[in-house]
Amino acid sequence: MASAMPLPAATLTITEVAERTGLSRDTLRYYEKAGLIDAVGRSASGRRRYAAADLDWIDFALRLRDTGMSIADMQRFAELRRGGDSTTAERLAMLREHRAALTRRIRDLEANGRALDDKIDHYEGLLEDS
Amino acid sequence: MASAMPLPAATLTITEVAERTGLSRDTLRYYEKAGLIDAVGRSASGRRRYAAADLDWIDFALRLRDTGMSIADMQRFAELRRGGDSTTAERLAMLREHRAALTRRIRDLEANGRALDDKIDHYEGLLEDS
DNA sequence: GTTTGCGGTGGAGTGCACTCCAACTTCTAG
DNA sequence: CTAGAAGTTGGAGTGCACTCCACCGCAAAC
Repeated sequence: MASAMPLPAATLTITEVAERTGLSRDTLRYYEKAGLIDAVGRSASGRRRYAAADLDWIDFALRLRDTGMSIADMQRFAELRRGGDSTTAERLAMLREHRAALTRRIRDLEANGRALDDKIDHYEGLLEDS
Repeated sequence: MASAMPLPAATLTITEVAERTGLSRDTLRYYEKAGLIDAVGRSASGRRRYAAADLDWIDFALRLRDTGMSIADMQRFAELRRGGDSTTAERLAMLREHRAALTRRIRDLEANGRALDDKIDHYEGLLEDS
């Protein structure tokens, strides 16, 4: 059955991608419209057909999002990606900066976690005395 | 000059609290209006006078906020506080749950951080070969 | 072939957490 | 006493990241 087709056999519909990523179909379309996901391949009738490369990029973009990168910055990164090899250094710089911010964020969260633990200890003490 | 005044000597104006906490004056008023900060003492002419206890609570509320607690949940916690000792167990339960969520969040961020590191390594490899 | 339903588009609407504004009062410095 | 800075309130406006809607075309199942 394998033959020379325009699309590389295994592509997913928007609903399948939504299920795999946890994003809604609307959000997938919104991301694409925003230039955050490169234009996805279409079937003859104009329906989105997500390829493996699309899924890899979406997964990575979600890591950026989940670590607090704004849509605007993700757009910037996606734009650099479309710019090809000449933008590698700039993309690396963005990632390094984002990584550093993430490290600081984790450190702050851990400090706040310790303060929370103290407060929890305090409340536990109150309950024992009652 | 020390005398028997209704307010315990050392109180701060809204601008001073804004400077100390990094919140804007508008945000401090918004939090109070939302019931997130208990009604703050007022001067004879109706101006807010923040006492030490107010500052302590604001500091703690900011830790809740910075660790991702919603305004709605912070309102709930503040309401329990106003409910007095009988709400201690419920407040403790909220804090424990929030702490558990924070632990999960930190774990996820660390995993994403490792993925970011891998991506950064990849980009560094690309740059060396050029 | 028609019903059911998935997918497309453009654009409007939502929820959250602020942020700004207008109109007014009060405090402080000169 | 007066100018200007700082404070008050209620309510409107903002930015972000979605989320929903109406209406249309195409597809798949019966």
